[in-house]
Amino acid sequence: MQAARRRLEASGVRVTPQRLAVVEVLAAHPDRHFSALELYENARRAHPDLGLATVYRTLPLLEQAGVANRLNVGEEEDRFEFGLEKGHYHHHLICLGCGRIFEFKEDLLEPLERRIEAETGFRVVDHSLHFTGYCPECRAAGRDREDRRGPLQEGAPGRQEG
Amino acid sequence: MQAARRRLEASGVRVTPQRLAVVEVLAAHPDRHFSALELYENARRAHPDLGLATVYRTLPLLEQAGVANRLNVGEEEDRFEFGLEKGHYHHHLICLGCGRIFEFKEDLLEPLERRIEAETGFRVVDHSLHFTGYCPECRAAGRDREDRRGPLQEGAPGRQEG
DNA sequence: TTGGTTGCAAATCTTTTGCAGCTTT
DNA sequence: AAAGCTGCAAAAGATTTGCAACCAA
Repeated sequence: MQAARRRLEASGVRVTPQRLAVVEVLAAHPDRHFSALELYENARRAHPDLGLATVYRTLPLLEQAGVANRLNVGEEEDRFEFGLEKGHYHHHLICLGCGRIFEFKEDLLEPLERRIEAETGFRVVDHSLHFTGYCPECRAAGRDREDRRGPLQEGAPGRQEG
Repeated sequence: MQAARRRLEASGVRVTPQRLAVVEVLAAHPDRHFSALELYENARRAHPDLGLATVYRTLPLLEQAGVANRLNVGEEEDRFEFGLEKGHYHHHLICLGCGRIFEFKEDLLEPLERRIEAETGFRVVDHSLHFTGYCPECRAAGRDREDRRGPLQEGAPGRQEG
């Protein structure tokens, strides 16, 4: 998609085929949440000699440019999603049964942020919110027997990766 | 404090001096947020031959028992705080200037959780919310010049420790 | 007793960095 | 041409695991 290139150019960072390949993967799946490794594997299809280190060096740039969002969902590795334009906020629902990440559109934290600023003097720049629990499928499969957080299930269905 | 021992016993996990040492550190500073390493270093004062691996093996137990809360505040390592009784929720404010973590008492996420359950069928077990920004001190020191997330300041004042 | 625990060292895993050569502007 | 990028391999940092000895219930 040209959208990816335009987005990159608009962000001001230097456009290279490697960066473009990464952004194209993100842009092609705006609903998915990739680990750096997954991004590397997918981008490699368009640019076979891409290096993993380059992906790691690219991600903070994309993040700062608002082209990608970094998610800290409690797993060991960070995940990344395509950064939609400001205002299209959503929260993440992380399934403890299958590891998949779902989205819930809505952002009602603005009022809370303002209260925090007023009451504490802390200037809020950003926030991170996610919910853990069990998705409908895992509930149906009875995978929500034992509660409390813990390691994700063994045979989890690929975690997003199709 | 005997409180730590009672708390451990009540949780059902086997009580060992190592675990007790860790819980005592947590209980002695309910307002602090320790990394596993900091916990290890502090607990070592009461139990000098404690091993770091033991701390890492103990933390998930305490977490499951509700004796400790694991925090994922965007840093590379997880942090832990003493787990107060249910209902005493608070959110975390992470300063991008000095790395310190502040708390903000309040939990108005219950209604949102219920809405999510009703609208998506996802069963919410827990949530994680934190805000990033600049604390009053860092604002006063002009450390909130450049925005956007990025690595924490070089000479950050010890991050809680001290 | 006896299964759960522990310390140590080695192993994993994710992310970062040094460096020499290559590319975008 | 100059500054910024890239790939590779090595390094780093956090967390986990194998194992034989040890200890709480």
